[in-house]
Amino acid sequence: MSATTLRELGLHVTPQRLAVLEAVASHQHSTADRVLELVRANIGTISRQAVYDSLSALVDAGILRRIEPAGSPARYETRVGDNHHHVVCRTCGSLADVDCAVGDAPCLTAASDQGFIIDEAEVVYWGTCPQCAGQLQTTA
Amino acid sequence: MSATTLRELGLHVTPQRLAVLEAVASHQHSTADRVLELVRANIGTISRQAVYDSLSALVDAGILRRIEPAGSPARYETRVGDNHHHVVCRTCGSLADVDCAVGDAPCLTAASDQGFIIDEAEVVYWGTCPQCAGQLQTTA
DNA sequence: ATTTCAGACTTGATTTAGTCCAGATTTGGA
DNA sequence: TCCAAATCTGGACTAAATCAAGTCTGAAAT
Repeated sequence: MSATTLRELGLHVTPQRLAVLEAVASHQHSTADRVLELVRANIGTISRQAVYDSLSALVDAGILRRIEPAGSPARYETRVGDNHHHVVCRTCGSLADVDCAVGDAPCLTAASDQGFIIDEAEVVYWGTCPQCAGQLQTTA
Repeated sequence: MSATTLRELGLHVTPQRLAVLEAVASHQHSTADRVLELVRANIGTISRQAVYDSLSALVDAGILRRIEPAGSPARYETRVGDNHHHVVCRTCGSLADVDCAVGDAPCLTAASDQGFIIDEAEVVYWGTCPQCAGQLQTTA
């Protein structure tokens, strides 16, 4: 499936790209560095540059989504096209998916858009993950 | 007002901090680098580190808000406590304020919160600013 | 007015995340 | 098969921010 998908999008099919795709698919929300590790563990060798190039190509092609929460390096995920959002733990930085609260286009219409033509509304929820919340209680 | 505010919050009142505060107040959405320039133009000399220190102290004290849109260095603004959001232009990176679409707490309740304790919902609208939209039309 | 010291500031090195570059290699379609 | 375009490699480089160690200063207490 993956190889075919790449070819249909006019992208050359390379072992590196397939491995990058595989790494993100099996480890959602990975950073570029994590993908580098995963791919090396998988196919033995790949350059950092190739990882960045592959990730950008796949993001541009719409196969991957790049998310960049404040205070964290960019992360990548395969779930695209469904406009879901994310929760970030303030304590440990962990990240989880969250479905849209209101139908499938929450808050997409701003009250006053300042004349901007808006094409996407990105929502990031900030809080504390279950694990960190538990630890806070026990230490308190 | 500013000096008093700082003192009330238990922060030392220093010329650097006052100048940083002034710079952000008069130039909303500035980056740390821009603040550095502005303050130097104003009081003559300040270290980069002092700018970062002051900005963090003021953010921690709740006087400033830090926003970090993807692909941009951190920006600072004085408008705090009203939970407004931002529009970012994909073309030129310019940033504008946007009031909440739905009352004063849009999308704050996620559909499935994954067990996270959510304390803030941050919304970033992406699109094209009036200027860039105009230029695209003329060039097309 | 002086003393005192935690907090603030300075300089300079370091880290992190990511990009740029130039040359070698590989890919897919004619 | 063959070639131009696309991709990969390794290293140098940049931007943004942080760390470290020493010096200075605001403001509370004498």
